[in-house]
Amino acid sequence: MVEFVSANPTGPMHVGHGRGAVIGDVIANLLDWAGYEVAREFYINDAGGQVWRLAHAVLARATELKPGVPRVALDPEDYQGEYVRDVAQAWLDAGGDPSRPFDEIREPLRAFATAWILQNLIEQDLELFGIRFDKFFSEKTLHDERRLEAAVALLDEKGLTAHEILPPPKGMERDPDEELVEKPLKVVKTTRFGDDRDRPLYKTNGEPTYFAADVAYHFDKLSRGYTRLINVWGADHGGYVQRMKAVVQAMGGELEIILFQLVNLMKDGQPFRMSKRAANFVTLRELLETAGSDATRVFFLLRRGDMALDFDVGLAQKRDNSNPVFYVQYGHARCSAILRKAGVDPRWDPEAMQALQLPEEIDLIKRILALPEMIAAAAQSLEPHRVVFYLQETIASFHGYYTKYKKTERVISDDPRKTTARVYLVWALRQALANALAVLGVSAPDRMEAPEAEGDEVA
RNA sequence: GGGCCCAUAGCUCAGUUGGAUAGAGCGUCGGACUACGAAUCCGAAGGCCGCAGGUUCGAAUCCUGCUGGGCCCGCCA
Repeated sequence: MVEFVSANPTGPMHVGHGRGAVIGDVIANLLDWAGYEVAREFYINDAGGQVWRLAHAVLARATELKPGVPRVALDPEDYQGEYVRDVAQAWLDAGGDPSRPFDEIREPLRAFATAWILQNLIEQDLELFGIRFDKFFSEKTLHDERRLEAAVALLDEKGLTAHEILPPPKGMERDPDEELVEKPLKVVKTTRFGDDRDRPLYKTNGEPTYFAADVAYHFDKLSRGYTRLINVWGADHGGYVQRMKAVVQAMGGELEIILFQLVNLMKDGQPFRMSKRAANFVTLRELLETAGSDATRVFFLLRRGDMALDFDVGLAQKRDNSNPVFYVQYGHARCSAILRKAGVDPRWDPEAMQALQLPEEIDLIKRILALPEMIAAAAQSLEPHRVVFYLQETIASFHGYYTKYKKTERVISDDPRKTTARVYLVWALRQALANALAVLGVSAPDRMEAPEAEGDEVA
């Protein structure tokens, strides 16, 4: 099972989520093509303090929108984004009553707000990206069904829990105002599996930690029979890798975690700051609407996942050949054009294939035949970027072949034997390109739009 | 202070169980369409593969140290 994105249902997705979405989706595709049965899952963090902040923000905005009700002030800690007004309006339209005290309505408000955001922001963006999940898994159901306790009980049985006074973090500058509570906490002994400290399952106030919910979630994954767990996380969660792997191992499973470095959004050479709480950030949707799904997908896979990515918004919006996706798609369209021109069905003729003797033809055949190997290797190493590089190299090879022989050894010629063989070669190549593009979730057009007229460019 | 990731051409990056002369794109310069799509192609220039050691017949690749950059280091979620 591949778990990815898992964006909080408290706001729109940003560009970093987009990278995780593409990496996760393509990893799942790769495993699928490599013969695995693969499930995609999205974990919804719909429990905890943040969703109350969201609910409160929605109420505050609702009192602004509806005249005649006492105003509820927006806390500085509340979500400040403009989208909260949309949620508030939708809540009012659905009959929400902002004159009631927050404590009475916060639970239905929370439920409404997270569901609305999930449906109208997150799922719509995923739709634009062409990503479908097999399951959206709600953290709240874990709490409601007391699954945390069940998971903790399992760890108890295995003797992997204890009550400990945790040492303060080493080397960090402590806030002098903060009082250190030295009280024993129930922990899971992740140190036995290579973590550098044991991790608390419950807070001093008795509530379970976020980590405890994650333990329960992964226990649930294992209980459902998944044998190979893969999580795709942003590098900012790097500190959680050890403990999560440790606890999954403790429960008898195995977890692989793919970390991808964060995306620096750039525009006109200036860094764009992304913050979910602040009102000013660039959403994934804006990016998808300007650059399109195909280009955005390829852009995210143009670098290895563990390299930080500078995403130049201006460049991504350009619809010319500086965008690699056009190069790749053009190659596919060119193959299609040749096959159209040939006007015959590609035919496998072992004898005629002997006519393919040019070194470039042998090279192309090798590349086509290498596709399953490449996919297997990319799936094995969980490195989706390899597919992009395969495509670029393969198409470059074809363009070179095409241009070199366009005056001497054309695909379509008077020689029926060579023509049969070469038409088949082009057909097979196009199929290979289409397959690789399908793995990336990128379209393989048979025609490209005509080039735009020159001269109306703004400098 | 500690952990993870990164450092390869002017710029952005590939190079994956260690293998021959380290590759591509962009950019620069110079070329190629009377015929299958020139959104393409060909050529040139451009490298102490961050630094210093080590392992090896052989290192961009593995080990150690150093330098520089990114992310992280709460009983938050």
